[in-house]
Amino acid sequence: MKPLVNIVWLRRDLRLTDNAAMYFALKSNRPVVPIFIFDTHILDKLTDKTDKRVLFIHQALQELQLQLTQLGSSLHVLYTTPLQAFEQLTQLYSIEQVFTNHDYEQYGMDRDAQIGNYLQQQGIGFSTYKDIVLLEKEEVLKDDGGPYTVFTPYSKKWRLHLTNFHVKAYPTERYFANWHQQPPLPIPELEQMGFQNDASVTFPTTAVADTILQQYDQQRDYPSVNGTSLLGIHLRFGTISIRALAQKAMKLNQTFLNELIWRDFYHQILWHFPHVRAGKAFKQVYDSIQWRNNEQEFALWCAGKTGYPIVDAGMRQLNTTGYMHNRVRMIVASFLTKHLLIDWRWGEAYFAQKLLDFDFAANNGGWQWAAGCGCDAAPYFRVFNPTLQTEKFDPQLRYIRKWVPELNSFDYPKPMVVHEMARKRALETYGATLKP
DNA sequence: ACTGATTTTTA
DNA sequence: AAAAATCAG
Repeated sequence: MKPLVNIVWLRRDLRLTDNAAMYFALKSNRPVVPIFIFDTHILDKLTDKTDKRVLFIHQALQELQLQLTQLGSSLHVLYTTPLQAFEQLTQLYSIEQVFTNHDYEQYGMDRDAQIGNYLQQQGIGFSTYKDIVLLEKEEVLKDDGGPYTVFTPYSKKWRLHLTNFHVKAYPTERYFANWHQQPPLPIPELEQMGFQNDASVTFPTTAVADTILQQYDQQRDYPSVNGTSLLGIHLRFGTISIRALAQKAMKLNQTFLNELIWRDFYHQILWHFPHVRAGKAFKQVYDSIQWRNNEQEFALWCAGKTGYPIVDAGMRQLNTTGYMHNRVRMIVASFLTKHLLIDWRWGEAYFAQKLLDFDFAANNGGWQWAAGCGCDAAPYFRVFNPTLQTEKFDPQLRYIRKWVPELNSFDYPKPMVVHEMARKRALETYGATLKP
């Protein structure tokens, strides 16, 4: 006899506390089986078999398994496509309902539509919840009912709309007795899935010092200072709750809260604008720009060998750590799209491959902002001057020297393009498409 | 027992 | 924020 259960399907919410879908699953009248699917559609596309993000997920799952074991339950981890995973699960359990949290990316939405369909055919319910953002979809709209495309008015309305209740934790613990009781099931090994384990890798912790957040607004722009939260990866995989973090932000620093609002902003852009989800420029005329797309130049940019120290420092930080300071992300993005006239999607894809904290909404939003084609983007004729950016944000060259130690030696390359020439060329090329 | 105000709970 | 529960008169 198959056990009668409900399922909570974990994806970007790898925690047991303050989890919306989990809360509603546990409150339901059936024992709850928590599942995670190592989705071969996603894993097969990762060319780097030492990808640290898979390692991070694996570690997070082991932590969950530990906690669930203590509660007499077990995480059920599958390594297959989502559809096949649910076909397997329906063989093992008699499922009444599947609970999961919203995904706003194109692949995630397609996947959820497919799974929702399949479950419906099987007579199984499929309920989804807001969990990974604070305010979503139609919760923040202009007075005329349309979505905001400019951040500042969005953020004002957002702040008006948000209440303490929106940042209150879902008390999942209250219902922990409702976990389906069974002995621990094994989690597939990384090697089984074609990935390498590396015990020496460490990730930023979820604990962020209050002082970092308190001083965030004064320190965030200086890449040589430890002034950022480094919580991106935890927000990516839900190993911290956005609500818990927002509570801290509200108390400690309004500028940091603004960063969380940016995150909601870009997620609601994805929701309202399918062409952005699908990889098009928000302002679609920009898709007619004649990019130069020189592959050798792209390779120099990727490798951090452009001859512009601040750009090279950023790219090397990314390549060695999987992280780049946000101020520098803007500089390298401007350099790629304006100085080199390479399609912003190339840069977007490179970041997607390298950033541990990669999030489609924020990454896409950031790149479109830099390229000028995004909602609320910098105007196209604004070209960051790497030298001035360095004077402003790394005047002592502390960040640059850390990542480009050969700065003053003969080994360091000459600038691959002259700034003034590249600037003029960018203005002409962008102008050819955009000038009325 | 009823009403409006206040407090608590809610998803 | 809104609904539900509790309280004062």
